[in-house]
Order: sequence, then C-alpha cells, then structure tokens
Amino acid sequence: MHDCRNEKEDAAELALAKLRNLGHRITVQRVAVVEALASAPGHQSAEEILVRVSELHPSVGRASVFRTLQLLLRAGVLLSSSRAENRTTYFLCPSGRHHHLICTQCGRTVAFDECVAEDLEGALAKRYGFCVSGHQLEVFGHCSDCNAFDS
Amino acid sequence: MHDCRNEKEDAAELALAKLRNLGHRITVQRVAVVEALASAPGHQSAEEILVRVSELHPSVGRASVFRTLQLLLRAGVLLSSSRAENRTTYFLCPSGRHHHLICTQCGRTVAFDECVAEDLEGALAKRYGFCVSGHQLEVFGHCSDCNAFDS
DNA sequence: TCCCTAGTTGATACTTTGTCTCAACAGAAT
DNA sequence: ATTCTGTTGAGACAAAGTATCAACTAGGGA
Ligand SMILES: [Mn+2]
Ligand SMILES: [Mn+2]
Ligand SMILES: [Zn+2]
Ligand SMILES: [Zn+2]
Repeated sequence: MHDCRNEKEDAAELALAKLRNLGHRITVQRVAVVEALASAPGHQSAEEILVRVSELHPSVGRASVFRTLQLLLRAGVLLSSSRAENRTTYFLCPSGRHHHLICTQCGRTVAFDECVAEDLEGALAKRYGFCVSGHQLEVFGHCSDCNAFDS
Repeated sequence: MHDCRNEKEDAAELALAKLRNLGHRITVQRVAVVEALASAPGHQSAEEILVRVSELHPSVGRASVFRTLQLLLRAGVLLSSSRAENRTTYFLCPSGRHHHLICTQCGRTVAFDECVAEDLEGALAKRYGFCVSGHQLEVFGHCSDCNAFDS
C-alpha cells in the first residue's frame, strides 16, 4: 500500500532521528521546520518554509529556520536546488538521493527514480577517503513547452 | 598532447559560439565574463568573476555580469553549485556535464570524471519530452579531514 | 557604408536571501 | 539546586541577485 501521508511522516521522523543521532537536540523549532518541510509536496523556498512555520509557531525566529535548514543539509537528509523552479528550493530526502529533470528556461522540474550512481558511491568513497551520505543528479534541458517557443 | 591553456580557450570559444548560435549578440561585456571564467582554474563566485572582469574592463556593470551568467546557465555551457566551496560558484563547462564530490561540512570539492548518466539522458528525453543539454551529479559526504574531527 | 532597430547596457535603487552577534534560555548532567 | 553547553530570538548587517529605464550598439539589410 502506497500512502503519501505516511511517506511524509516517515521522512520527518527519519530527519529528526538523524539529528538526534548526530547529537543535536530536538527542539520545538527544529520540529516545526521539519514538519513544515513535510507538510507540503515537492520543493519549497526558505521563505515558504518560514511562512509555514510561522503559522503554527509565530515565535520561531527567522535565524532558527535558516540554521535548521543548514543543519539538515549537513546531516544529509535535506537537499536543495538553485535551478529547480528557478529559485533555491529545499526538500526533505532522508535517503539523501534524489534525481531531477530541470528546464533551464522556465524552471519546470520533474523528479525521476532511476539511480545510476549507487555503485559509483563506493568507488568514490574508497578513492577519495570520503564518507558518502548521498547524491543529487540534475539533468538539464528544455521542456516540451519551452522547446515549442524558441529558436 | 594535453594543454590546459588550450582547453580553457576552447571552453571560452565554445561558450561564445553557443550564445551566437542561439541568436544572442556577442558583446565585449559577454566576452569579458566568459574570459574571466576561463582565466582561472576551478570554480569562482559571482563576486570573483566581477572583480576579474573589472580588472580589464572597469566599465562593465554588475548587472551585466549576472545577466551573462544567467544566459550561459540557460545555454547549458555554464554550471553552478551552491554547496561546493560552501557558496555559489560558477564554472564553464561546454559539455554541460560535470561531477563533484562535496564535503557537506567544510565545502571541500573534488571533481571526478566517471559519467554514469549519459545513457539515462536519452531515456529521460524520450519519456518526458525534454531536450536534454547536460547534467550535474553532486555526491555528498564528509571528507577525510572532517571525518577525523566529528562524532 | 550607412541605417535601422531589436537587443543590450550601466547606474543605481531595491528586494531577497542568508549571516552574525549576543544576551537570554533550556536541557542534560552532576 | 547548580552548572554547563547547545540553542534561541531580535534585529543589525552583508551578500546575492533583480528591476528600471534612458542611452547605446551589434549586426542584418538597404
Ligand atoms: Mn524533487
Ligand atoms: Mn568542478
Ligand atoms: Zn520549460
Ligand atoms: Zn570536509
């Protein structure tokens, strides 16, 4: 059974668990940011997240939102793209692996599931001494709409 | 024979040729930005590019630099990363295909050559009606230095 | 070669996005 | 209770990017 609601809840819980495991405290502010991220489908800008957090927790400061986003990014459970939707957007991704098709003209963004980099991760880890936590593949081009109208 | 100088010059010429092919005018300002990008190895921030452009062409405005970066991004000959080096950086990439290993802690960035997505591009193009121009793969993790000092 | 014009530009004000500082606060440990 | 350390909000600040618009120019056609 596939249930988006549960998927989102899982993502939120996994993100918080990851913070906890890294030794960070689970505060109401951090929970609020994670829930804001999980409360909407797709990508959100920092501003959208801030607004959403403020709805339920008006006292949460702007700096805390940015600090939490940074923390989640570093923890590998949040990804961001500055090309998708033509602005910087954030989205929870507990697996740390995500793949997009992005129209460089209008910003239209499509997610796809094929993961071609999992094998590669191990090789890179060994070669460069990195401890790999995830990856993001962005494929660029023009969408069908934008193709129709350009040179 | 491998010659970095020539590689860079090629990158610059290919980028300008691409703009020309798309019907954009080749102005001294655009040439200046492309040459600034080609004049240094690796990634540069918008500010660094602006400074470099100003050295030879002090009259070029800040807006033109940003406008040209945007144009090159859309043309598929420039890539950017907001995680590499822990700030947004730009780099000429005429092929439109680039791959990085990025430390989410300190921003250390390593380029690698394995390209695992070329086959995928065709499939995605067909499935979603996109005209694919390139891709960028970012693999995230902790570098050896950052691994040594954390929990 | 000269015109014409759509595309481009510089200056600068402005918005958006993200960071810094620091005193106050809150959990956890003792 | 006391201490300790991580976290917070406010708001000043800085960086990054955009909008406006009159002036200018690249480049195709006469
Ligand atoms: Mn997505
Ligand atoms: Mn690179
Ligand atoms: Zn499009
Ligand atoms: Zn590092």
